[in-house]
Amino acid sequence: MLRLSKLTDYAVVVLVRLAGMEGVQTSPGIAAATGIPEPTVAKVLKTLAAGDLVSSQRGAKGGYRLNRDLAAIPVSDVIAAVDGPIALTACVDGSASECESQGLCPMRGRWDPVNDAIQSALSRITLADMQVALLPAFRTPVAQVPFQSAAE
Amino acid sequence: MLRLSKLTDYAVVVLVRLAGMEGVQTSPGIAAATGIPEPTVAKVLKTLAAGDLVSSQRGAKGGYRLNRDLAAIPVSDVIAAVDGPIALTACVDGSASECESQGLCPMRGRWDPVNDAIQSALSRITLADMQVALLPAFRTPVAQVPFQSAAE
DNA sequence: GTTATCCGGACTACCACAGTCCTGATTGTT
DNA sequence: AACAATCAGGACTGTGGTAGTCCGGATAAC
Ligand code: FES
Ligand code: FES
Repeated sequence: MLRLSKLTDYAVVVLVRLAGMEGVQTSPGIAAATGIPEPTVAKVLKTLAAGDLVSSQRGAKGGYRLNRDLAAIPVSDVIAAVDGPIALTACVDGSASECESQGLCPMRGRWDPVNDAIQSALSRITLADMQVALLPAFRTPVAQVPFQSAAE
Repeated sequence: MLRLSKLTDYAVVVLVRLAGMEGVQTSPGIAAATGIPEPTVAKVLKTLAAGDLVSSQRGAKGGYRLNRDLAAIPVSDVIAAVDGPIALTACVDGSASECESQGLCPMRGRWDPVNDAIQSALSRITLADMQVALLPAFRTPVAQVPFQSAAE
């Protein structure tokens, strides 16, 4: 189904939310703002921090802060940070010891151009593009700052 | 990891093999030629037949035959036939009832352009492109293999 | 010192995928 | 007519990754 993980979806939500504020933001705060459960938000943030997409400030008054502008974060970076490197098949480049019959398999490295095409397409779309996609024409501030009171 | 299923990989192998012969080919024959286990090959063939990529001839002397030329089969068609429609997230278009909080989620339909970009990139690459990638002039798989771990 | 927050991992439940197999239906061969 | 070969369509199970939660420890402000 060529599906990416929900964590990546959450990551985009969190990053966009993170970009909307100036100072650092805490995990519970983002969780409350986005409606995503707090533990999951914390997990996503930690993953993003490991991927150098966000910076963390420990201790009281701590939180997370966006490292780069949304326009400088392609979707491929988020996917790579959360889901790992983009590898359509087991035999693209990194993991070459997956196929049982490598010597006779006619697919050796065949998917590389396909994989690269996807990577290229994903690199061209930044989070800023996804952000503006949700603002139709009128500025509906409610749309970008939703509250999750109905979430149950 | 944005990985597609191994069945899709097998499907490409099978389709390329199917294009190399003139008449119909049986499941065991393709299995023997490709090294893929027979039951798996049969499953892939049945899936491809359901997707109208191959035609089947039942009974003795039966087998499978390619419907369209390799150049007319984009990779996206194979993926769609085997793995189902390309849907990066649960909320692209077809399945709109996946998100628990659709009304407040700021990602509603956000992935659509990303999904479309991938679909477009995949539509531009045909099986013929992947085929020529592996046949330089002769079948010398060792030439383009940097290092073979020879795990098997 | 206390409190709030992040860090790093372990842990479990679940679901899609991978692979196999079985019972019919169809068709050519003997 | 009987037989053999092949596809059709499903059911079935094991495995692996994902989703989500949780805990003890480190860090820094108050
Ligand atoms: S599928 Fe990767 S080498 Fe065969
Ligand atoms: S993630 Fe799909 S609508 Fe929220």
